[in-house]
Amino acid sequence: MATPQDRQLVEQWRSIQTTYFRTAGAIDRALESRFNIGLTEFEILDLVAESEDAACRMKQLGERTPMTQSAMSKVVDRLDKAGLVSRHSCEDDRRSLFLELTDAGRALHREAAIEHRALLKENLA
Amino acid sequence: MATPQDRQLVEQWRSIQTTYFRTAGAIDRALESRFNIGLTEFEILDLVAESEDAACRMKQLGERTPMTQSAMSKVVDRLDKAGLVSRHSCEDDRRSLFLELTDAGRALHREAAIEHRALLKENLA
DNA sequence: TGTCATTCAATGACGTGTCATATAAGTTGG
DNA sequence: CCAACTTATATGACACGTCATTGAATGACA
Repeated sequence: MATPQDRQLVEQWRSIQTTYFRTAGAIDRALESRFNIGLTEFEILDLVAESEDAACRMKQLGERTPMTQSAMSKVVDRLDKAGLVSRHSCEDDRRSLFLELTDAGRALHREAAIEHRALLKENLA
Repeated sequence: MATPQDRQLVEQWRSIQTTYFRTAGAIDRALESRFNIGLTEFEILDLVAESEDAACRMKQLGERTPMTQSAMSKVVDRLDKAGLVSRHSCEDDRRSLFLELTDAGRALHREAAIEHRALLKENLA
């Protein structure tokens, strides 16, 4: 039934959950109030900022986050409407989309990343 | 700007996210398909099962999970409607609620816990 | 080339979480 | 004992994520 190993697994799991929710919540609230974007939006910005060179990225980005394809699509839509990224269709495969930070997006990312890293440091100690 | 320490923090964070989503997703799908309850429902069942003695537990349970009070209330509502727990109002403080597993709840929890522990083991290795 | 399958992204219906608030019960100070 | 405050839970509006599906482009191959 409830072996000691089971208990230890459950403890470990709850600890992950706690860390995850505490950290995600803190970052989300901070970004929301200071920059009007949520954590998921920032995470996409961050991925785009990291890969300012590759092409046709929408798909590849999806592979680097636990987000669903559908979730990605909606987040990118919000970022686009907020004027932080722009979508360009790929020359060689017109199904794919190529993402780029706008100047506003780049500026916001620069600021927000500082906050983001600081809160990670504070919460993952 | 992006110090090595920053990068390491971000890596660590993404790793937590990945583990969290992979594990939660696996458990949620399994419980959903085999027992018709989601992960959050199970987690409340699990907490109630653990504390089969204390009184007025709704509040205390809230302190042992990152869930919001409002979320708790709704999850418990679903569990109640599904006939897995029952709510009894407290004699000494009629604002508080006292939760109890029903027989069905206890039986389901017993089965589901096995699945839950197995998936934790598989994912948190 | 014409069909059939596959891949990329977007969308609508839906469930569940959050915030703000409501309701009800308890507490405290005059 | 009554106002004002606090605490425990429930609820409604709303935001966001998921699943299933669609539309469009590509690929594979007879």
